[in-house]
This record gives sequence, structure tokens and C-alpha cells, in this order.
Amino acid sequence: MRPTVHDIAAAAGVSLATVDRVLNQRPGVRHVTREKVETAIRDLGYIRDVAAANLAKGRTYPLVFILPASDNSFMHGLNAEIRQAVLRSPAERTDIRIIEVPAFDPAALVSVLEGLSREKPCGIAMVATDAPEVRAVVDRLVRERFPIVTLVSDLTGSLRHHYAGVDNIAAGRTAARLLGRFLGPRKGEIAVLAGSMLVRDHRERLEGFAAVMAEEFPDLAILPVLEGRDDPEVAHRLVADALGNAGIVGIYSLGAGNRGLIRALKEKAADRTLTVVAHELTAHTRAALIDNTIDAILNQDAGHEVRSAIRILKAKADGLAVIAAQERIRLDIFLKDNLP
Amino acid sequence: MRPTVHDIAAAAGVSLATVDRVLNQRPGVRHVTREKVETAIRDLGYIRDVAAANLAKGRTYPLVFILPASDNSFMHGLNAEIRQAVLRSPAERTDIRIIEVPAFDPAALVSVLEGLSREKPCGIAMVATDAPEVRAVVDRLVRERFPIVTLVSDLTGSLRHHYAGVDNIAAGRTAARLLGRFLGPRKGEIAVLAGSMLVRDHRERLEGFAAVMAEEFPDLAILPVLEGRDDPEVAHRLVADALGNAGIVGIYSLGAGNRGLIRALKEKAADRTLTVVAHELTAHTRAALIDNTIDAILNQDAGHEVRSAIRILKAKADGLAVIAAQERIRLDIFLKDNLP
DNA sequence: CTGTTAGCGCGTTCAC
DNA sequence: GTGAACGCGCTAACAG
Repeated sequence: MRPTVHDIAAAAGVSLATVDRVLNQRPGVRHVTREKVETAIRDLGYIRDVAAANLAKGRTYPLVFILPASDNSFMHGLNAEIRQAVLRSPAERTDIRIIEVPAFDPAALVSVLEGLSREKPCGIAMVATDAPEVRAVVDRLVRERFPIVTLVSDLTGSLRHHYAGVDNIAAGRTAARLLGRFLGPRKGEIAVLAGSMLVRDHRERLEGFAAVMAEEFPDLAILPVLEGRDDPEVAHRLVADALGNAGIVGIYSLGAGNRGLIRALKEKAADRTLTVVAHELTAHTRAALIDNTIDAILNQDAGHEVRSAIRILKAKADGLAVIAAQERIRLDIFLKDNLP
Repeated sequence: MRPTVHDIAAAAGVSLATVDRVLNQRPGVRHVTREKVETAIRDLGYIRDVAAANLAKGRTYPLVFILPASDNSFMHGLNAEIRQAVLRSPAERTDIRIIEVPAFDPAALVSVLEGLSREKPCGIAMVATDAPEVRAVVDRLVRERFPIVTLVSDLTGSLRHHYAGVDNIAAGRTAARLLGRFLGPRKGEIAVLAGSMLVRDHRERLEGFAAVMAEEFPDLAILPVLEGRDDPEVAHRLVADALGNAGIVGIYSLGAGNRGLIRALKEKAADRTLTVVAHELTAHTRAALIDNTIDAILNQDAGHEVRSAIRILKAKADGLAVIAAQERIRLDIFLKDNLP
């Protein structure tokens, strides 16, 4: 049987209450007493039973998820995954609230975050907009001991505890190698469709993509980036225009709004053999992969990201460790053969 | 506050003990009383607090993992992941035992399984050897209410509750498409290195591989399979011999023993541009991917498989549901750019 | 500063 | 058949 609070109380010659105070770092214990208890804990190899503690406390974990109010399949999917987590709340003792903020709007994000410091959630998960003001509030909240994880898009250089998302530079590099290898000896131009160069994850994907292209596929030239604002209509127009260029042999779509891309491809390039790599598996991209309009899809598993964020925030709230390998968000590569 | 046993006892006008008898399907309750309690449970939307129940019972989950005693990196890794899980046992209330059996030996596996029915573990995870005798014992154990999941290699047609592993047909198909697309317009022959055609996962990979090759890459011909018995020495010899054939343009290694493959490639094909796809990310395959000896690695995450098996066995033991998406074992595709 | 005591939600003796 | 009472490991009043 593993040791309990009773055992260490007996070993240290104190009462349960004192042991509890030491365990929970509460004040009101003399230095000597505290040390006695701490040695007893170490000697007996005591491990606290978190489940029992939570039962006694009636503890729940109030968590907040902050998402951009973007109207694209990926964000809808992310939202749905969080709502799934809400359904599991009773079993997981979580109490999850979703807050939507205007996309690409640092000021809005900042004001939401500031409001949060009053209502004391025990953890915050946020899709970060990469701006100095945001970094500043996040750092302040972390100093005030709020656990914060960034979701999908990171806030580099901030004090956030963790980033639950894929390595976007690696994603861009991978896209470049797939495109380059699939094209083989063909020479030509590559169009890149992004959402906005103001978002960190898109910038990083482009950076990785351009690096590998330059290093390893000098026969392929990258055209100026098309910014589709993650909007299917805008994307459609931009891609349809670009396809007027007969030298294009491949396309890398590193953001959302792929619905527009796919429509443009079917209208303007049905007779051409373009090689296309896109991000995010949705109903649209899946269908396009199956009918050979798209050649490969890079994906991040939104469900995994949400579950991971929750596990990490809970662990942080309890001061516990996580299984690092379990929290690594993989870059999924889908060809038409390994679709889920 | 969600309802507790007290609430439903009050609602049904009975005592706690009676509620408990109903909840745990124990005898000694009149039909009418049972019904009263059951309606109260449904009306109040009662959900049992598993953590509290486990606390009261002092419950632990005795689990058994049965593995082949194979001396290759993948099995070593799988073993290590289980030992990691053993370290987490106190927190997860598990009590895990690893049993090694001779590889490819149905009789040994059967006798271990039969021994298990005496010691009553609350769940069994096993790397299955695909044989009728094994299927028979597994089915018997399942009927005796032992939760059983297959790990890495499945036992199709048996009553096992779940398979924690990748879809090997999809893996083979994916390998074929990668090889075919990477080779582009090149024509030639493809060598296939397997462990043994007696193991189900290897057969399935080959099946998927051959199917896509035939359908979509008619210019590439598959040579007769080389059976390396997952042994680096044997693999080395076979591949070195095969490379005498100048028509070979690609290699698919669908089993273990890649150390030998890699050595043969460096010795005999340093000057040739072969395209190589292999399975399982290990120290050796990782290095070979980085130095361009291998072009892509297909991988299954052993840590995920082990954690998933544990979650599923625990859930089955408690009669609870799992998050299906979380338990799907992905086929990881690694290029040199997205290595973990 | 420290100890006593009464729960948290559930399972399990025992009597009745 | 049914119920009262106690304990699981831990926390939180409230005394002292």
C-alpha cells in the first residue's frame, strides 16, 4: 500500500492538518515543523492522490478558450472539438468557456485578456495574434500566475507556458519537399496562397517553404505570395487570376479558404497537371484529394490540440508534470491512401 | 452540482445501499425497487463519479502486455514505452506486467493466454500472431469477459475488443504512392524487403503496396519479395545481392532490420539515385533519412499505441466509452523536414 | 502556530 | 430485502 497523509503525519509526529498545510504550501507552519514533514514525505516516498484531493475539494477547472471569429472550416472544426470537450466536462471536472474575438485584431484580444484577470479562470488557451500588445498582456497574466497555452498559432518570445500546435517552419519545409519531389525534373513557377502575412503561423510556413525551395529545388521559382485572407471568395479570385500564367506548375496553399482555391482549380486548370499541396483536412480538401485536384494535405489534428491544451492547463494548475511525447502535435501528412 | 447517490436515494425513497446494489448490478433487490431506482437515475441524469468509486474500492487495474521476444529496435521501443507506463502506474492506478513470448510461435502465445485466465487481470494487450489457435483462445477469453486489445498486429476475425495499431493496408498504399510520385517519369524495378510473409501486418503492407503500384504506376515493376526475417544480417545480404540488378530504381522496406538495408545501400548504391521508403523511425532510419539514404519513413507511434491500449482496457473494465478519435493510431509520414 | 472533526461521492460490511 | 454506519485519501472549517 502506498503511504497516505496519515502515515506521514505519524512519521513526522504532527497532525493531518499540518501535513495538509505543508503539502499545499499554505502559511501557518513553523520552519522546523515544515522541514520535519518534508523529510517524512521524502523518506516514505509519498505521492499525493490527486483524485482524492479533487474529490475532497470539489475542485473543478474553469478554463477559457479564446478563438478568432473566422468563418472557415478549420476554425469551425476547432470550435466543435472544444464543444466536445465541454460535453466531457463532468467527467474531467472542467468548466470550459469559449470566447470569440474578431480575427487579426490585437486590441480586441488584449481587452478580452484583461477582462479575464478579474474572473480568475484556472487556465487560458488562446489562438494568438502576434503583436507586441498581446505579448505584453500575456506576460503580465503569466506573472500573475495564470497558466496560459497558445493554440494553433504561437506567441514567440512571450512567457506562455506551452504551445499546442504544429511546428510551422517544419510544415513549410515539408510542403516544399513534397512539391519538389512530386514535380521531379519539371521546371517552372510555384504560386503560394496564404491567409495573411500578419499571422505568425503563415509567415513561418512560408519561411520554411522558401528555404527548402531555394536550397534544394532551384529549378522552381516562387511567385509573389497571394494573400487570400482565409476567405474562399478572395482566394478564388486570386488563384483564378494567377492561373493565367502558363508557367505555373505547382501551388502551395498554406492558409485556409481552400474552398475557393479548389473551385478555381476545377474551373481553370482541369486540363493542366498542376501539383498542389494544401493545409488542413476539411470536407472540401478531402474531396479534392480524392479526386486528384490536390496531391497532399498537411494537417494539424484540432482534437488533439484541444485535448492537449486541456491536459496541460490542468497539470499546470496542479503543478504536475505531463507526458511530453503525448503533447507533441504532429504534422499529419495525408495522401489519398491514408485518410482517416 | 451534479446529482449523487444521495439524491437518487432520496428521489427513489430508498437507502444508499440499495442504490449501490442497483448501480453495481448486484442481487438482493426486488424488481419494483430496482425499477424505482433506475427511473430516478435516468430522471436526475445521474453520472457515476469513477474517481470516487475507485477511491472507495481502492481499485487498481491489473493489466498484462504480451510481446514477442524480438530483438529489433521497434520492439525495444515498444517495451520501453510500456515501462514508462509502469512508472506512471501509481497515478493511473494500473498494475502492469509484461510477458515476453517467442516470436512467430502460436503455441507459446496460446499457453501464456491460457495461464492468464487463472490470474484474472482486468485487461490484456497483445501483439497477436495470426493463427487459428490464437484466435480460438482469444475468443474464449473474451467470452469469459476479459477485455482484450491487439497491439501493432491485429487478429482479424477474432472477438478482440479493439486493435491499437495502424492500418497496414493503408500504409502499403501510401508507401507505393510516395515511391511512385517521387520516381516520377522514371521506369524500372522496385525491390521489396519484408520480415516474413507469415506475419499479418507485413502481408497487408505488401498487399496495399502492390495494389497501388498496379493501379497507378504501371511503369514500375515489383520484384519478388525478399524475406529478411527482421534480421539486419539477413537483410543486408539479400539487399546487397539484389542491388546487382541495375534496373532497380526503388526499394520498399516494410519490416524491421533496416540496419542491414542501410549498410547495403551505402556499400553498393552510393553512386545510384535509388528512392527508398522504409518503416519505423529508429536511430538508424532517422540517420539514413537525414543523409538522404532513405527518402521517407512510415512510422507508428509506439507510445501512443501503449497509452491507447491502457485507456481502452481501463474503459472496458469500467464499462465506459472512449474518445474514438484519440484512439486512432495514425500512420506517421516522416521526411527529413518534419522529424520529431 | 497546531490539532480535531466533519465531510467529498462512493462501496461495503453488518445488523434489522 | 433493506438500511445505518464506517472507511477510502484528502481538504477545510473551527477550535485551542
